[in-house]
Amino acid sequence: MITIDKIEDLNLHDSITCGQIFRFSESDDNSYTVVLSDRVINIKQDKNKLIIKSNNYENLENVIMEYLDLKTDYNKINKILLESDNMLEDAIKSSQGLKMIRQEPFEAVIEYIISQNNKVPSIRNSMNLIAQKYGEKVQFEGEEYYLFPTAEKLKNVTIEEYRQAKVGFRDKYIYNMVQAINNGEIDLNEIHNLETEQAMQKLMSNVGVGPKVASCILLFAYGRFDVFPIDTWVKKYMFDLYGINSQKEIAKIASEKYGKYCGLAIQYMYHSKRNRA
DNA sequence: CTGCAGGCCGGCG
DNA sequence: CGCCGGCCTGCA
Repeated sequence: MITIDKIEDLNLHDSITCGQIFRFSESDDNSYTVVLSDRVINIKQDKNKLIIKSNNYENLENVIMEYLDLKTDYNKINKILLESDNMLEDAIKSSQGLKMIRQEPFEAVIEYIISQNNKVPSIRNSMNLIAQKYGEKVQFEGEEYYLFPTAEKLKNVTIEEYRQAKVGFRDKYIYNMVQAINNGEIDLNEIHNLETEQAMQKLMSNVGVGPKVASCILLFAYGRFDVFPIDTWVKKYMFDLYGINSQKEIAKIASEKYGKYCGLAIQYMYHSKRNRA
């Protein structure tokens, strides 16, 4: 067990459960267990302190700081957002302590491909089926967990086998993406070095990755706060706030008002809308 | 049973 | 180009 002190402005519960990540479990003691790329981690928040257990303590504090994005000054960004649009005040208030969790890129890619025209329980189910079948099994606190497999581990998986993981018509999209990564057409490490627009195009070069999926990947796995994934909830929010509903108008307002932090702005909208709906 | 979900593709006008 | 029907699957 390790602890991290002086945690300011974190709402662990909201950050874990807000809908960004799909594979986590909540325990009776209000702790959360997540599977990161190479380990299982149990996190519990006690006010300004985090209590953390894992099957692998190597560099764990740093892993958590990165994962929960605790090095970023959200209050500073919130102030900037509020100055450019005071209509965001409620959304920001109701999202106090909400962090953008830094997901593992490959897992995020598959996750958001599966998410299209789908429901959260189904997405979670498919992700778990893929992990159980192709991922490494890890024992932690008497339970079994499965790491999400790498693209390398999936290189011989067929379209039909993806279909068995209940991904439906998205089977070929996943297959294509895994092939593209393994043969070097798409390099997920290289995405870090690309401008946002180039990165979008690179991800969208794979069939089955459109603007929504690509921007979710960039926002949630690469911490690009300058992308703006427009989904059902955000549409509702923007309609209620500004009376607009077309994709174009929403994107226009977002980039004008929120600029390089528009991704965080939508996360707040999403969170406030989803919590009240 | 029909409808639809955290989009995207492909075909058509 | 923009529009729109259809899509795996599971659940109301």
